[in-house]
Amino acid sequence: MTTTGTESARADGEGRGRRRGGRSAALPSERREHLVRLAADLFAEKGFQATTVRDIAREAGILSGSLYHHFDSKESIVDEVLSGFFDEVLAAYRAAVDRGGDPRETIAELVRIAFGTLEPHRAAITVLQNDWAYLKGMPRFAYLTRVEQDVEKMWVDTLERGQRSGVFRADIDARLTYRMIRDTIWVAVRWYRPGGSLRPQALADHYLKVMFDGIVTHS
Amino acid sequence: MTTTGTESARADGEGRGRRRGGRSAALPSERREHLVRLAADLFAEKGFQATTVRDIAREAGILSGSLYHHFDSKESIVDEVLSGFFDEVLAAYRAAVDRGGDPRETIAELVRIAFGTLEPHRAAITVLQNDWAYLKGMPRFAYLTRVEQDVEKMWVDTLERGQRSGVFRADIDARLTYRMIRDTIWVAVRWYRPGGSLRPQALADHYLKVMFDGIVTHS
Amino acid sequence: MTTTGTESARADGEGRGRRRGGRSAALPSERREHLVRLAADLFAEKGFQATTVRDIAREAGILSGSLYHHFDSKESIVDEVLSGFFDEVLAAYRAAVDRGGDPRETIAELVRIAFGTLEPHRAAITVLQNDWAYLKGMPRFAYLTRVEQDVEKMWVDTLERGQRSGVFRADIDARLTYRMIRDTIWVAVRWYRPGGSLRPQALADHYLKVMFDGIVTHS
Amino acid sequence: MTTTGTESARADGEGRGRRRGGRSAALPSERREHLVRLAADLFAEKGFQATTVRDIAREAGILSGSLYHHFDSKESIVDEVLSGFFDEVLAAYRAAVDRGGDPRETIAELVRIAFGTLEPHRAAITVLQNDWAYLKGMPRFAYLTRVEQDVEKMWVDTLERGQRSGVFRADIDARLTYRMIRDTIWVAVRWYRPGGSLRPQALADHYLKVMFDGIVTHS
DNA sequence: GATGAATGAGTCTTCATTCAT
DNA sequence: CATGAATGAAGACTCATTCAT
Repeated sequence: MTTTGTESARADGEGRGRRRGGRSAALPSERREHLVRLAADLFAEKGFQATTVRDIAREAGILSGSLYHHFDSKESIVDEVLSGFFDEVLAAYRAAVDRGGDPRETIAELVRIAFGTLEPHRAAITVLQNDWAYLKGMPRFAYLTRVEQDVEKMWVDTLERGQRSGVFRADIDARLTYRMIRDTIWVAVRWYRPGGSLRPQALADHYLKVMFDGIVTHS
Repeated sequence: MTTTGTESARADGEGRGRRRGGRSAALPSERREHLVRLAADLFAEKGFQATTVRDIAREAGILSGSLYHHFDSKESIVDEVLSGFFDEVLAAYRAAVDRGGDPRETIAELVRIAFGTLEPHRAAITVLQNDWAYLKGMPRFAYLTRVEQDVEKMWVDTLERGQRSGVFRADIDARLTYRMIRDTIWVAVRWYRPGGSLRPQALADHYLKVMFDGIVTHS
Repeated sequence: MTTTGTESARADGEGRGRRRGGRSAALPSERREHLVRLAADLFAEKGFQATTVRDIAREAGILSGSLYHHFDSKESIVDEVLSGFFDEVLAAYRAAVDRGGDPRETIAELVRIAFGTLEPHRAAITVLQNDWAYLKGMPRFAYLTRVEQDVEKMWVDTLERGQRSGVFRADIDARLTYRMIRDTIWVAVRWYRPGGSLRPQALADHYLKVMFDGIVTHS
Repeated sequence: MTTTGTESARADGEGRGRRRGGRSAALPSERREHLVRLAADLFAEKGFQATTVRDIAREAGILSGSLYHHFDSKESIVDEVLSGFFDEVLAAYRAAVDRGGDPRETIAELVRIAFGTLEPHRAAITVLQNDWAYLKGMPRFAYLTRVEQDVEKMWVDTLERGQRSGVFRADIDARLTYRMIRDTIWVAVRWYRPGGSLRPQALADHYLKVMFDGIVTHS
């Protein structure tokens, strides 16, 4: 269990039990996970709203009504997509930060983690990019905002620690810098093509180089 | 400029249907421009698809059908929003590049122009960020892709010129770097609040500092 | 004045005065007649319902609202088209019948009159053919049914007179025969092209030949 | 037969979307056929355009949206009505013509077939009469024109064969005559009342009498 | 006479969702 | 588990008509 997802807002004490009034099982059967993956790709490709429940069903080779045996709404499908992503990235971030050590190395680690999600969570990140404005307006997805704040805190703390220890310039704004880093990384999902010549870790290295030392030559 | 825009808006000759050069937006009346601005804000706030034609009309204090006296479709409204933005930014970019001079200064200029659009074209940029995936799938908005390529060429050319002249590091990928710069700037629209303490040009300066010299201290 | 048209149902005693509550002038100005002709052609080409008031206005080079200075409704435009046709054809029929004489010659005369309307009243006849079902459902056009009955009576009377006098076969049904003749003539409007090689009177002659003597050779 | 029909109905795979031969109507279920019949009657009575999708649904006792479970558009409903008619009449015509034999008898057969459709395909013929102008303007119904030409060829060929063999007068125009016959028969749908005293075959006999031998008495 | 802006009722269509079988 | 039929609310758009200027 993690701190994200719909269930985190309720204390149902049931572990991996049933959500939303005992309707749709959260138990990840293989079938279910497969459907979530299909849906995620469609959401990423066409946007959440533009993807119909029929699109998803067709992709799965069933009728739209049958989807409701697995999920109780279209929303609960994205929810599963997004919380899956957040569960993983949050855990990895937390581990990196908790390891402590050189702030420069911690930031590098966070950057690598972020770039590392580009491939396995491509769809989730894309949805987050494109449908954020729409989703954040729904009570169900209020947790997105909460998670975002937690993440921001981790980065900003590390950056400021680096500034205090003199490894990062003091004349930059930590929060501003974090936002730029975050955006730059995840927005890459828009043009990054998995399986292309550019591996995420090569991207990370390129980015770290630029971020740490700038694009200007230093004699 | 009008290198952007699309083919059809108000196909019938009723009302203000004449188009400049037969290409892009119709003759702008004050009323029309006002409506475009209202719509742009709604599109930015809720997304293009989630914004109904009734939302726009309600905001304008008229009935939804009445909107069709001014525009022939919801699409043609976004079109006007987007091409207005592109016309302006393209012209500014072109002027900066044509002025020639030191690549570092040209890039700085481009960055300042980009940040400078954040305030007046906040809505257009937001729409572009959030609804890009949806819009680019429509034939009408094929020009978006074309314009994007033109812009990319201007930046990449300038960056490479700087690399050849030794002012920029040779070990970075110009296209990759451009994309990161572009995304970083425009994605800022997501958290940038006009009228806040951070003026766009302060942002630009901050960003230039980081981009040129990195976040690491250099003795 | 005739027995057709909207005014025939009211006794306004005003001659060519104003119809429908004194709104729209029935006075045929040249402009007005021109507009009616434009509208008639559009109605014929696309059907009454499919022709919008904007189509008509555009054809006339004005805006749709401006049409309402000439007519008080779209219906009143078709009304003018149709009653113009009926006024003329009814008068001609009546004259032919009143002339009396050989029933065979009278029928031939009626046939020629009918074919003769094909060119000048092409549009009206087309509308009648295509939109009859729709128009007859409207109280305003109840007179269409009345006129049809008057016409039928004239033909049937003449045919029966011919049967009694032995010039027409007694073993055919007069009403049935009339309907076939009528339909055959007016439905020709669907393929008859004015200005083509087939003049209406040649058509009439062809038809009379077939109708009187059949298509089978008689030794 | 299925030489008629069009391309798309129920593009999505949901529900009964498979089409016979990939061309024309979708798999007919009883429900579907019932709905088509209801719609056909309404189209005939009020015209295609004047019949709303709600009219059809109300007649079927469902909501208008539910119709889209069976058909993908209002157009595809008429399409089914019309191609059902054409499939049948074309096949019957073809069989009669292929049987060869005396041209006079073949023509008589064609006439009887045509009159025979009056009762079972009353609605389709009415729609064809009234909405032809509107429908032929739509790409989807281009096949109507093609079928019409095929039919014309069959009749004209037979008539000309009869002229060459001396059974039909040489001084009539075969195409013109065909058109008159066709129109006369099908336009009868306008006044023919099924279940009335006049059976279609009695009509056919009456018509054959007139057509073959004319209405004039021959000593 | 004409314009331009607006109305308001209505059109076809879409879609998430439900539920009996 | 899945189907097939249906719901119901909403969406974009159309169009005859009105009216102040």
